[in-house]
Amino acid sequence: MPELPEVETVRDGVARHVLGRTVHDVEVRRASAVRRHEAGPADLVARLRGRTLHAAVRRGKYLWVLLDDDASGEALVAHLGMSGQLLVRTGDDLPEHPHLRARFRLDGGALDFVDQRTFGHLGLDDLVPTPDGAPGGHGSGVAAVPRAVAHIARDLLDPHLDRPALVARLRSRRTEVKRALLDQTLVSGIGNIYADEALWRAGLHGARPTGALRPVDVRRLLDAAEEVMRAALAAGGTSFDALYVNVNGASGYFDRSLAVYGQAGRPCPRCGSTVVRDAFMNRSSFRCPRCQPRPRTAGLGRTGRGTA
DNA sequence: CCCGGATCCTGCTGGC
DNA sequence: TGCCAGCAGGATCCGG
Repeated sequence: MPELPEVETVRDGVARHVLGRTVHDVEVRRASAVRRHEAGPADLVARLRGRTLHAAVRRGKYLWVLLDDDASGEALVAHLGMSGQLLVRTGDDLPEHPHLRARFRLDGGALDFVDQRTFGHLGLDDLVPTPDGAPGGHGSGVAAVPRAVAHIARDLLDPHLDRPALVARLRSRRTEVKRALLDQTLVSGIGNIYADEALWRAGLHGARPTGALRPVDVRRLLDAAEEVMRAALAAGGTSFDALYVNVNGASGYFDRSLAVYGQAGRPCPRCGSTVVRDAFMNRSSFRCPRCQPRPRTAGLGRTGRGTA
């Protein structure tokens, strides 16, 4: 469940603890952890040896480390999937996490990629210029992104995000609004948890058709998503100090401050109605039935779907 | 091109 | 007590 706030916490930790250090060796413990690196694990290891970790950058849920200097043109890309973690290890006798997938040996320690459910991955990728000439993500001034990230849209915390264009693009979709929020090629960084929280804050049902939303609704929704992610970042941003990112990437915010996600049967913090769970895309959606009423299905032919 | 559903993976939980 | 179905869910792939 690492979404934007959790990945940003990891990026910040990487930036503060391992930048400037040199990769002496790489141990790939599970080849599938580097499946996105097409030339294979051995190639990744060979090309990373001796490189210096130069900058930590994030866009949406993607994280990458620029190598050597801005001109090297390559980056180590990481996606944490559902359960990925990056753990900073110090010393000679390093602990072995049971789900250790790859270990980057640095001077005086290591950076460990740990991932229980194996949806995360690592790769070494070349950089391609950003179409708008703006920095590729948070943490670097380089106007480029790894090739594997080129199709990922800017996120709501990115100062170079074109919000009016996003509002128009979202409204031009012919889908349900929660689906649109989760589409990383439209706006990145939002996952199932913060999508539900943003929809609750905006008072919108996730099955509302995007094309029928007013611009003011979309702006309110995007503001809500930004606010909830900023709040989560502020609440969870300290965990890396212990050289350990929370289990499953969840921030402290996950436990304490969610209004509806995972709260089925509990009262809505706004109106006291009982939060309900709906099936959605083989997973779950949580909402307040009063603050987020199901859209009417009659009328314009676009229907909300799901359970009653 | 756009949309939506299936699929990948592992470990935990709950029902019988 | 043990087993197994169901669930968690990112991104991607494929069919329509």
